[in-house]
Amino acid sequence: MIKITLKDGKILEFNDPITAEEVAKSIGMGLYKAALAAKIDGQVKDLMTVIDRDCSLEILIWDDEGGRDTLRHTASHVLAQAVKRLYPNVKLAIGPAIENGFYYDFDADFPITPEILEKIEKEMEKIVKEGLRPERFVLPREEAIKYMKEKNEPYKVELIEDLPEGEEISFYTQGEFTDLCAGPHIPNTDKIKAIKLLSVAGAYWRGSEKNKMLQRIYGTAFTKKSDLENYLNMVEEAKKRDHRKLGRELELFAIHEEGPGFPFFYPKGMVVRNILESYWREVHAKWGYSEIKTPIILNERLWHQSGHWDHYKENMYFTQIDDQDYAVKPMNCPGAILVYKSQMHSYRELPLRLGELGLVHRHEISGALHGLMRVRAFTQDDAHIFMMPSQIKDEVLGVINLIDSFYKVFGFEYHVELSTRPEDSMGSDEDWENATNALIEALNAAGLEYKINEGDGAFYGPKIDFHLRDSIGRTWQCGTIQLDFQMPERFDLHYTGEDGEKHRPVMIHRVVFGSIERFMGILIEHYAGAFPTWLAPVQVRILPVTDRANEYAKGLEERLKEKGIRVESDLRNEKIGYKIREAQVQKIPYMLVLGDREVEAGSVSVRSRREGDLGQMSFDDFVNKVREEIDKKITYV
RNA sequence: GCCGGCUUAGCUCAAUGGCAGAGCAACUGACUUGUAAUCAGUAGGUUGUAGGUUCAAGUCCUAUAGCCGGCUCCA
Repeated sequence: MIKITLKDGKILEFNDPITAEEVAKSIGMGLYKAALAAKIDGQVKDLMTVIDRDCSLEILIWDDEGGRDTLRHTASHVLAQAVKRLYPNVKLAIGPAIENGFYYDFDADFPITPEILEKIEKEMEKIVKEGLRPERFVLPREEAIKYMKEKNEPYKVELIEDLPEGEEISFYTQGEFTDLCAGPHIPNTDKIKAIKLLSVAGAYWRGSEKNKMLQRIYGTAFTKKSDLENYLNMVEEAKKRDHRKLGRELELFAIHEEGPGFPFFYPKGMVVRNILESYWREVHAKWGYSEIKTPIILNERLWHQSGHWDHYKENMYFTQIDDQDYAVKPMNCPGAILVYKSQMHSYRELPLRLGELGLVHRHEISGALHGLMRVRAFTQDDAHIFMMPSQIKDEVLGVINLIDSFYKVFGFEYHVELSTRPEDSMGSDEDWENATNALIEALNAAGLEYKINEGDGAFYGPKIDFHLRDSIGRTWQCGTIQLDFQMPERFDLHYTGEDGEKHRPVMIHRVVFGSIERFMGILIEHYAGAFPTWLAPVQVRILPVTDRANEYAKGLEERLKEKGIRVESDLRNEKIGYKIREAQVQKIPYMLVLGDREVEAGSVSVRSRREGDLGQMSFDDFVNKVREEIDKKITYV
């Protein structure tokens, strides 16, 4: 007797071994039809899996992540199968499901063009309709290698060779196509009701630039045609939020061909930027930071001492002054260290928090540039905290809380990663271990979930990274907290302890926004250009209905300016509908429509970007409403 | 940096190898207008740049720059 416990706690009993698919059928035909995979004792498996012992079972459908991934994984095999049918000489690499679809990497000796993509997609649709059932089989290692060698699939051979000893080596066959694969797969390709190839991109074999670049085909698949349409519409909508497009349309910033990676901020962008910076200063003053400003260009000597020359030279710009070698700073830390070093410090002063809105330049490779998100010159909202070792945990915790409180103001969701020692780094293993453990301790104390990003730390220390999402779901590192035992050593920093002896301080390097540029890029996409009133470059636009109201409008404009509200008037000889449309398109939070009635009553008619016509109110009521929104930083998303 | 694609007026986009165009924006004029686009007119271009093929190149070829999507890398 086999006892199978379902999700709802119900227990089914069977006399003989049975497939998960059959169990689904016994529960109901609806579930059977919708079923894509099975979660057996917590593991996602094929529906074809034979259950021969007591276990828990959950039938996974489209709404389950495991169900979606399984369907898309099979879709990637359909893609590979189609490619093999059309171009038998193409070599197969890997093809997993990813967040919104799947990809498969191929080694083809010809470029896969959009036209070829269309042909492949047609073939895929055929395969889907053929209703192929993936069949799983297992081979011992040597036979598996032999099998893939015979099929002339060198990448598969390499994959098998690198599988750990004792690992089961499984294959899936659907129709004439067989692929090395851990699974799981859906029971029939005809469950894929909508499939679409999206793009081709280069991708290094096994993600290393030392290896050959393969061609990666991205696609997505759904169980319903309408879901695919919805998804494509969603992607279209997301593209409208692209900060590069909105930056141009709303005249916030631009990047010109003359300065790739060097953004220009236009007047409206500078309003947003200046507000962010003054808010930053206000908060940091409260949190016990003082502010410094260090030079952009400093003698090359300093960068040898800091270790940047050895570990960061590739990313730096250099110049000469009076026959001496100088470097443009890629980081603010050495400057801050010189400030620290210029005075004696007592343990009583620690932790010493030196903030700096520092403009840094980094030579990023051209392919990495991306709007404001990845540039070659950016301002870090940096701070260097010098402290005693005993203060590490509290300080890191403090910075975590500071970052969290900042992101909450903007309504951001974030995730946290812990980046550990990279290959190219300096310092002893012991220092690195201590530093990494200190960060873990702080993360645990803060109760934060985090994922480990192996080998992605700074060359001088491990770091906690805060990632924010852009409009199409890519995440960007913004805030970071880096713990550093190396720089204090290199620069021979010290403080006088309670015992009157010299001691070595520890440093934290940290940013909240990350870079003002990147943060603004995220902000623009997050709000789709419709900034909350406190950040909006123009908060109120006054729209007289006819030129009879122009004088009244100008008077109100002055009075609003006196209240510290950013206002402008549209006195052009245009219809009111036209003026409103334009203000709306420019995402200005409030419009004041002024005609004969308002002039007569000395009132204002208010139109909100978000809620439309709010009707007439007194000038004072309007000012109070807007001021409250600004002062409380009220955000409607 | 690598792979693929793209680049035409300020913006969005047209133009079989055969006279470079439209809409919006700008400017001028008329309309004095009530909650998302009034009408008419004017101006705007060495088709990213440099070569080449051709009687003829926006269109084909080569190189190059920038951009877009990825890979790699990172705030």
